[in-house]
Amino acid sequence: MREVDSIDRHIEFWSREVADLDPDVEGAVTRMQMLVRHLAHRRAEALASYPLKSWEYDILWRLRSVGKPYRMTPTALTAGLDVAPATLTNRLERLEESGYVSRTHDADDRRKLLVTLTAKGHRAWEATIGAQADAEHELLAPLGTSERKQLVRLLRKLTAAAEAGTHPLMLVPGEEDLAPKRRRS
Amino acid sequence: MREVDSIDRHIEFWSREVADLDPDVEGAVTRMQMLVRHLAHRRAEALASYPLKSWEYDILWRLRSVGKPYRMTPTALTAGLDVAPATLTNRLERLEESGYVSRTHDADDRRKLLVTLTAKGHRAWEATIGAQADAEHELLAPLGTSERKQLVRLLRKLTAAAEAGTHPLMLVPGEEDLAPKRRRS
DNA sequence: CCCAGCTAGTACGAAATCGAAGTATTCCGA
DNA sequence: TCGGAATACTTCGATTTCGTACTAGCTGGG
Repeated sequence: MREVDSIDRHIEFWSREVADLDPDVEGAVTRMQMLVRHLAHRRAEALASYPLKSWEYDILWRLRSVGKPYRMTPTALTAGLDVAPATLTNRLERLEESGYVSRTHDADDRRKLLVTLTAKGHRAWEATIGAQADAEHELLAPLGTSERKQLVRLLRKLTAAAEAGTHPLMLVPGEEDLAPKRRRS
Repeated sequence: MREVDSIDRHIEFWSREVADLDPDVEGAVTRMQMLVRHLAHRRAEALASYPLKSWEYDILWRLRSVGKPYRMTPTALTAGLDVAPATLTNRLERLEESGYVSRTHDADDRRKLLVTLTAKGHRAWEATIGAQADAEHELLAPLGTSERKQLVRLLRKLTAAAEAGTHPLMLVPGEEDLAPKRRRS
């Protein structure tokens, strides 16, 4: 009496269409994609009540997540954002006009720009974080504590392997510029 | 002697920044996001060897995945694509110019358009599917058979719950227009 | 039968994004 | 120390995407 979702139904149909399909691989990958997309939609809905657009939240969050003094270079920001450098210039311009961030030149290396979260930017982010966290918790709600740990254990195996060959999947404060000279994906 | 990835390191830092953080929820959600993003990059790299852009592959795949006669309406295509209707019109226009799809009006309901995969479109898709599948398998490679089944089981609990309240996360042939009248997210 | 109210897709102008070239600054090997 | 290569970001023009208004076609109550 196993529960069945739309991905099961899709795979059942799809496995008759193509020969060499691994239902477990397809099932895991597709579900992760759908869950991430679903979460993105929920987070966007939650953000609609606030004056922050989704891309604004993303940038503010990254600045917040590196800890005091909430400051990063545009290049570091671009890494996790999947946008062209020119796009980021444009977005930072608008964020500065809105008063959420300030931009100053790095005294040590004047090519660099330092994007800093302002008090207003901090407040704006803080106001939305609750709703964002709720969406994440709601997604994980069906699993009990031990199941969540089990899921994390399995996912960690995948992320550890994925970042073994390349740069880390996530930027961690204190590791900003330790990255080996490697082609960006 | 547990393995540690960049997400662990991020969460360790982050949990000192904000008080009410659930490491398991954050760990699961973040890893899924990173894995999906990583896979998207790999698939894009794989596609670079072919004449198909990523968005072209997506549309062709959807047409292929509904089975014969590989035909859908633009509205059905939009559902899984997260793009504005106007964008799809533009993309289908270009796909038709490239000869990958054809557009005809539905005889039963002349408002509707029927987008059909051409033989050329079929071949183009077929040529790339192998590389795409490889990327998925590579992502799941670290897990053994029983672990994969375990992962699928856990993820299914999440997807089943996520789509319980709303429309299915995935479109399955034969369920195209059974959707209840519900606000699109 | 008929027209108000849907639904499906398109046209159009505005805005965001991108790739590529450009500018300023730093690095590094001879 | 000097100059070419590398780095960091911006500018610019072209492309893509989007929101909104629009047209065409269907549908159901009176």
